[in-house]
Amino acid sequence: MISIDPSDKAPIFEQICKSVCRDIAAGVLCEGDRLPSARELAKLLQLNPNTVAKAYGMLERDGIIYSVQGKGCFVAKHEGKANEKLTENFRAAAREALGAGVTPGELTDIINELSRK
Amino acid sequence: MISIDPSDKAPIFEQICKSVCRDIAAGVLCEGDRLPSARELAKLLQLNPNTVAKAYGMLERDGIIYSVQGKGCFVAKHEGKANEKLTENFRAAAREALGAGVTPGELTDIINELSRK
Amino acid sequence: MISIDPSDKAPIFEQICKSVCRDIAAGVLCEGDRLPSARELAKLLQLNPNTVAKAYGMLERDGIIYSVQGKGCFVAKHEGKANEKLTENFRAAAREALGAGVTPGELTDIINELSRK
Amino acid sequence: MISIDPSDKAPIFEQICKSVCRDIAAGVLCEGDRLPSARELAKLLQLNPNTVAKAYGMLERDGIIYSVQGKGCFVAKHEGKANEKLTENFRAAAREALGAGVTPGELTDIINELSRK
DNA sequence: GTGGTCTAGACCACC
DNA sequence: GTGGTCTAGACCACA
Repeated sequence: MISIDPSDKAPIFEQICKSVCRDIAAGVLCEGDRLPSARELAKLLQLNPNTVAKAYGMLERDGIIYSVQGKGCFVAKHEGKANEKLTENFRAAAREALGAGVTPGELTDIINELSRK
Repeated sequence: MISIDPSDKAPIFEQICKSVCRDIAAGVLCEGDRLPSARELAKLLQLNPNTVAKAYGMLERDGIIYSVQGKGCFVAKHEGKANEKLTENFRAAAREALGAGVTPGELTDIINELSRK
Repeated sequence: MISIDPSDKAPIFEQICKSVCRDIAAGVLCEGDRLPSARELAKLLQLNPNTVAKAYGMLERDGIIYSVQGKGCFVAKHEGKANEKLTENFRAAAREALGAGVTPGELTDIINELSRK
Repeated sequence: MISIDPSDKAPIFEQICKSVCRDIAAGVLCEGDRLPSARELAKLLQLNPNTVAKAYGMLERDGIIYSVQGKGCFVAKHEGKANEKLTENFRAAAREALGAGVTPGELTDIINELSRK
């Protein structure tokens, strides 16, 4: 399920994080499910294991997954954390725009415009 | 008017661009107003002149300011370009969130929540 | 009585040791009591028998239990050894904190704060 | 000021974190002070730059330092975060021991005993 | 020059 | 087999 777009300029480890969060938010991954091992996923996506490990490490620090030595990584109780992480950048950008004097109406207009396409 | 936050992860040249755009959108800077020279601003903000020059270059490329050899930089007719630049990051973040499966409704909720504070 | 938390970063064999020591210190297990066999416990806790065997081995090495060929493992005369093992990590952490320049007073403050909760 | 003990079995990146925190808590490093660059420190301590970068990354995530692209890493407003990080392991160990039924009195006895040496 | 990211490949403890 | 740590060396954007 996890996929990467090499042409995307976002860091790969972040793409992995987002991808996992998306699957959790969509119900594809549920509490207790085991993620592919770092090595496995790395081979699958043609990446270096360290890159995957970094992504898994961030997800663990955010309490979205937990790792068990010698067994693998598992999705934790979510409590909306995954969804929150998906909108993290958006929140920051919205806050910035509002702080710069853009009105909430203008922002919702942009959302409507984008979602219509 | 132009200010910089060194602990902000955004590149400094971008912070300068945003700062100028904010002033134009807010009416603090009007068509024809002269900006501080790159060297002046650099000394004022304790920056490398190259950084300021890069910011001014981008603003000129975007048609937000224009430079006159030996005289300085001046704000151009705006036609909303400044405002557009301010929402640039927001557009990208919104597009990303929508692409990740977040619904437009959730995004407008976040905006309402943030603008209420 | 013995229980394991898979999301705990401590090695599972150590969790088993601690769990047994806790029961001994609390009086739930007394001198001469028979522990579940390694195979039994492994099936009960969904663990690899080797992991349980490793834990029992350490407990025996520390003189907290003793094994009788073909009969099983039994808790030994304790003499405070179990209690000592429970505070093993604490001693190390305290030593480390003191070595880092934290004052004994600060540490006792933390203990009081934690025990009040 | 920052030093490493290769014979210590704690991860090197953690030793670096602790070392920096110690210096901040002791007032050797103050808000706004620049840390040695990752490459510089790595060469000094005979380490790989990545190891230092990992340590700096953790300190930044914990809000103890902040990094600026192209300039370096600087100590942030501390507000006791550094001290808190120094006692992090101790808190966890104390909580664990208390949870295992050890009395607060026994723990303070251990501290007194250790600090007397 | 700096930090941020990535790859390649190694060792370890744990299961 | 797994994750956690470390080394070596590369590329990039930024200042």
